[in-house]
Amino acid sequence: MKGITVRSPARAAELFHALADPTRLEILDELKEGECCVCELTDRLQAGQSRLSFHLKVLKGAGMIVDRREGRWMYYSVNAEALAELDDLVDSLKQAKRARRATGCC
Amino acid sequence: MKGITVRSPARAAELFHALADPTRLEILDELKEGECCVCELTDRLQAGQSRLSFHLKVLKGAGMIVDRREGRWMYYSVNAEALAELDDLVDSLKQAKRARRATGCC
DNA sequence: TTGATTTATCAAGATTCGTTGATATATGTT
DNA sequence: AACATATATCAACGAATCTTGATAAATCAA
Repeated sequence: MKGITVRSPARAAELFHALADPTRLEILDELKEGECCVCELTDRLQAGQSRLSFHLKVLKGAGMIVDRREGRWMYYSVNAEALAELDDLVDSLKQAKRARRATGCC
Repeated sequence: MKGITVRSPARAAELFHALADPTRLEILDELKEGECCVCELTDRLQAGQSRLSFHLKVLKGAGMIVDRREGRWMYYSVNAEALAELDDLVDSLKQAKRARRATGCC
């Protein structure tokens, strides 16, 4: 039974990178309460519009969120699949340790 | 019952940032098998010594790993507390959504 | 069509990040 | 002491990131 391994460090890094910014975490914190448009986020997070747009693009690029247009509004929401992926990733890091070979290193 | 919130986006970002690099994920993948010294990592990851040192410092700075000196070797290992913290963080992102107010946005 | 609104994109600049090679520090060996 | 080994730190550089303000694109209203 081989240990779980981070399948693709590059993909994992992309996902974690999307989470590695305070503004983006605040966005996700809002979105987890439900779908939300940009103008609403602008209000709640006190952030400039182009700044939000930039971070939303990063989150979307990593697959953390999805969007939907309705008239002139764009609604963003958390992508449940990405959350599952994240879970797997963290699980793979928590993998129970097995004993190392007895001999010391080098 | 209020929703769980990412307590400190700055701290969360620091933790996720530590994970947002392929080299660092590979290091963690090795360390989760047990304590390991730098020279061993150098071999296994085919990475230059100063490069590894840099990434180990980032991981340690974020509290993801701990170190222990033994003679001239430094042994690194995963910090279980950080893994728990990570778990909480991901849980807070997965928080069940509650209904948004009925009215559309803006 | 003209004008307003919402969001995305772009350009510029400041900051942070990651890599490399050289050097410093600590420890152990002879 | 002199030397070897393991690791950390530093300086320099290019690359990536984030912010801001300006402009473009899309949609809707009059």
